[in-house]
Amino acid sequence: MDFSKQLILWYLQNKRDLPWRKDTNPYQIWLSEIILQQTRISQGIPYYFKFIRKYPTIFDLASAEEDEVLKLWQGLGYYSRGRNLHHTARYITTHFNGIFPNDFKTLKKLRGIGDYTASAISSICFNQAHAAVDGNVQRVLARFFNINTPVNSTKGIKYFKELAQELIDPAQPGTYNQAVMELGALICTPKNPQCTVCPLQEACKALKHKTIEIIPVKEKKIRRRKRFFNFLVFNINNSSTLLVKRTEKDIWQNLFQFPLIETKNEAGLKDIVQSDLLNNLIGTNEITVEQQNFKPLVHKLTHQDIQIQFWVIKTQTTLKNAIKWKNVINFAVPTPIDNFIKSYQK
DNA sequence: GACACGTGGGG
DNA sequence: TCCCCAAGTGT
Repeated sequence: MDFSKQLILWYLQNKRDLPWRKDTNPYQIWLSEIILQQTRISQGIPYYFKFIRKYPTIFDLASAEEDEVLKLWQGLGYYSRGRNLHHTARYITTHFNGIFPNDFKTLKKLRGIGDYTASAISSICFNQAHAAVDGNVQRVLARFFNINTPVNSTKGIKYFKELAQELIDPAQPGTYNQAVMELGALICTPKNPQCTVCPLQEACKALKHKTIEIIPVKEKKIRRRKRFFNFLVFNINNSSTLLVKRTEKDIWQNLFQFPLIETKNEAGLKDIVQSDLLNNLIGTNEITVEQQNFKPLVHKLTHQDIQIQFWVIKTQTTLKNAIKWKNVINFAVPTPIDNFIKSYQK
């Protein structure tokens, strides 16, 4: 029996009962695929339910404001996914009458839909034979054929795509794609793969050559830069505060935060009190500034190490654009800000 | 084409 | 603790 037949047989008996596997409605498949990009299923599932509940159709999503969509996306990370999801919902609504395009090429042109997602949607929803190649697929194929080409190199990406495309079962491409990914997620895992129960164990070359531990090969490691964020948490008459939107092309784009002073090194009270930002906001009015957390909070991102300091500014002054504390929960904020808000007692 | 973009869980 | 990584995409 060949690779895809064996795999599909195993898949049909072992697949998980996931919420987006109930039918092949392209809206729901699309939503699940976007949510699952670089994201664990357990982390994505609650968001999938939240979105389906609030936006049952693509029209509901298209009608929403971006701020509202980002609020629902809050905590999931990679926020461009949320922005692109919303953008594409509007695009499909206005250009295609809300009907999802059913071919790979058109799908791939949509914002937030790359080669993988276009393949996944076109195969699962429209039965087109496009191999969906994600990290799971690369790992399964690299091991099964014992290939040491780095999976994240240009050469590797091209190679594994072609290989997967050769192996696809054109009669059931969607099932095939999900079968490879499911095997990668449940059996052929990055660490401690369950080779003894793998349906492909007899023909697996990495198992035979004892290279399971070193394949797949990945090249280059990322380096983290350090940043220092000082958030000015205004507490105005114990009832209001200030939030501003992050509009620049940077992390957390279009999310809200407390007014920020970014410094080259760890800041002290003097740096804050003498800052232009604070003085422009507060003028000559009376304030008290308190350092909220004694030790900077370290928030680790993939490429950044952010040391965060919250400075509480108490004042009686009425500030422009102040927001009632009880309304703060309506704004999409980065996770460290959300954590602060939840723990902060006025 | 290399790099940036989040968060949380596991070893 | 720290590093890896998880259904990738955009620039």
